[in-house]
Amino acid sequence: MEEFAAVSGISRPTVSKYFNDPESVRKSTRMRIEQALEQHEYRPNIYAINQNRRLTKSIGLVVPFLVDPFFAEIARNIENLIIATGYRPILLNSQGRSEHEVENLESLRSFRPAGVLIAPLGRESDRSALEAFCEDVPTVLFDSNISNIGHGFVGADNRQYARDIVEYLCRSGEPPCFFEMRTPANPNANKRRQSYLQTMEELGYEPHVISVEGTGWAFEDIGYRQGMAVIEKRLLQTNTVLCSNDRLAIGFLAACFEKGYRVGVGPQNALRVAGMDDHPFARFTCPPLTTVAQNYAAVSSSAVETLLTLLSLGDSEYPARREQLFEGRLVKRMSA
Amino acid sequence: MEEFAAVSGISRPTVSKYFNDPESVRKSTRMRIEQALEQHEYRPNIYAINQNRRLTKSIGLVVPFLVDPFFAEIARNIENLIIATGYRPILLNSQGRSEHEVENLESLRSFRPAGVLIAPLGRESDRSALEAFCEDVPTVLFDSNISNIGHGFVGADNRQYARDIVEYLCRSGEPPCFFEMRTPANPNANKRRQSYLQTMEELGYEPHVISVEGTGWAFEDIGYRQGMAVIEKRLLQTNTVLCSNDRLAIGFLAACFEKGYRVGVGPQNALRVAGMDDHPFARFTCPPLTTVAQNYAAVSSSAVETLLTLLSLGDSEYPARREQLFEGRLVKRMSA
DNA sequence: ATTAAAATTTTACGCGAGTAAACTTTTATT
DNA sequence: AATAAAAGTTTACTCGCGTAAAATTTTAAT
Repeated sequence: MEEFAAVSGISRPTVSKYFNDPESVRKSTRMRIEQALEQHEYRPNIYAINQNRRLTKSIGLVVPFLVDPFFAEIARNIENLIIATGYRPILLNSQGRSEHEVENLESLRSFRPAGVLIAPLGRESDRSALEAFCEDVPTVLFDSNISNIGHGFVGADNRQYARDIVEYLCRSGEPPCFFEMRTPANPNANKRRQSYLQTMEELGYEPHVISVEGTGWAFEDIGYRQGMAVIEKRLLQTNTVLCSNDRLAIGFLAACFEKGYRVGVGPQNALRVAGMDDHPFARFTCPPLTTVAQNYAAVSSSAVETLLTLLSLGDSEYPARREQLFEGRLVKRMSA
Repeated sequence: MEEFAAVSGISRPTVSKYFNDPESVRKSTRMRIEQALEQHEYRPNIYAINQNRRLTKSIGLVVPFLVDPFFAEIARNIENLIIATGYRPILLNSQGRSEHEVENLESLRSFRPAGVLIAPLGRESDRSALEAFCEDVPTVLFDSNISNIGHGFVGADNRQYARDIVEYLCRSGEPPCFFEMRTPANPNANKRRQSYLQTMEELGYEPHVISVEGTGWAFEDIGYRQGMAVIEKRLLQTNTVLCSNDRLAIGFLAACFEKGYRVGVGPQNALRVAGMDDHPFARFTCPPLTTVAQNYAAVSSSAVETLLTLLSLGDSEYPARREQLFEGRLVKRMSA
């Protein structure tokens, strides 16, 4: 930087100021610097930069399971938003394991990011580790809420999701059973079940929840295996199944196919199957999956905005923890 | 570190040595340091560390499209291997766009990683940018080969992939048409087509390649839309379709379903459809997709090992660029 | 043209480690 | 026990930049 400052004819501290915020220097000097920049392609050393900055110009982004295209897609959205605001995203994948999640937080600690966006594993998260982290680093949770952890939460309005699709299924055919994992990794599943139960009651139908065994994040496999069992044991009380999420539904559809149950609306079909989330592949299942679409864009931008607001404030003036829930949109396809 | 060295009763340079390689200090001092570590939870500042190291203890990992679970899965494998070797992975997603790929390389430059593993976009990659980068940083390519770029390549033996599945399809039913994108993003597709043509010829069948329009990385969508068109125009010369990859096949299956074509083996079905890669979701399509399984583990570990070998050598003693191709395994499922 | 405000330059120090060199202590070898 | 080799300690310098303070110059306002 010393040498570069010399050739550009500007003092080093001013050049340093320029790289922190090009708008903070006079236009004439800015142009001189940028002119010199074209010829000498100097770039500040990020390690030296961050050594002296309390908080770096980077934002951590932790997702629980990147092989799930749902999270890959939301991570992609958030990454782009972070870049657009001039920060650098640090993407970390917890791979469905609590140890990895904790390691990721430890790793982020040493990166000293300005803030962090995290979609926690949920039930399997190490609550105390998360809590301790959030006290040190401005953190916004998304997708999966953990009560009173972090400085805010942005996610899906699961009650509305389940209500809307249950109402749709009921008025267009037989009322749905609810197919879910008994011990879901993700708290969204519980809210969805509760909302299913409540909506069924309000509509005057008897609810039937089918809670199947299975742990981990291989939801399709669980949906498939347990779907096979459910069909063999004839546990379905009606011809309509609402799966707790699209990935379970994808597995369930595979089980239906193997068992020779035709899925779809209309008298020629044996079953109707629906999911929730509008997984990127839900359009391409056979039949295409009826579901409730997450508002990816709204969740992503709201999470980023919430964090940026925090960053613009001092630690002392943080607002109260707010939970922002976004409604989903019913997407009628051929499966139900 | 000064303070921590004081409380542990060891000199700072020795503590520094310990953090660079715990095995490099005597066992007795190592234990004293680790004992002190438990009480004071000191951790070296990574920015200060990397400021003075020519190459950092991190490895860049660039993938072209993380929303594709195939890449997410291989990235997961590689990340774990990198961590196991004591390096820190820096995961970057090119999101199917050349600009992002170049930005990722620029970003990696400032991180000064010890080495980089990259699956390039392929045809859309900025060849000169990649080439320049590989001259500065030890880089191993995987999945998608670009001739003479990087210090090595690890990927699929596409000729064997196509040969094996074409032979299988031919001996178990009608010879396959080949369904592909006309301008595939990825060079693997070309090799697969060539191998299809050659194998068909060797077996004495007339090849039929159906090259459809479509750019970008939304392969399922292209497979679906163009599959619809292909069916409508009755372009299929036989009842068997080999798709250039599983994601195209997933879209094609959706088109078949919508058009009422039953897919699978046996006389009750109208079409057989197969893919290549063994995409994580290929098991759960309806019907489950017959395909050639990538050897994820072999590709991942071989890529990492190749890079680590480079890192253990000086720049002057780099071996000649080697291309390692791994065979795929034919996976017979119900679709063909 | 004065004057105040804003921007820039000079100077200097600090961040938290890596690392080299010379010296001292501990360990292993004979 | 003598000796060499290995490990550890002291000391001191370096990396590349952030940043504070005081002095100076430029710009804007009156």
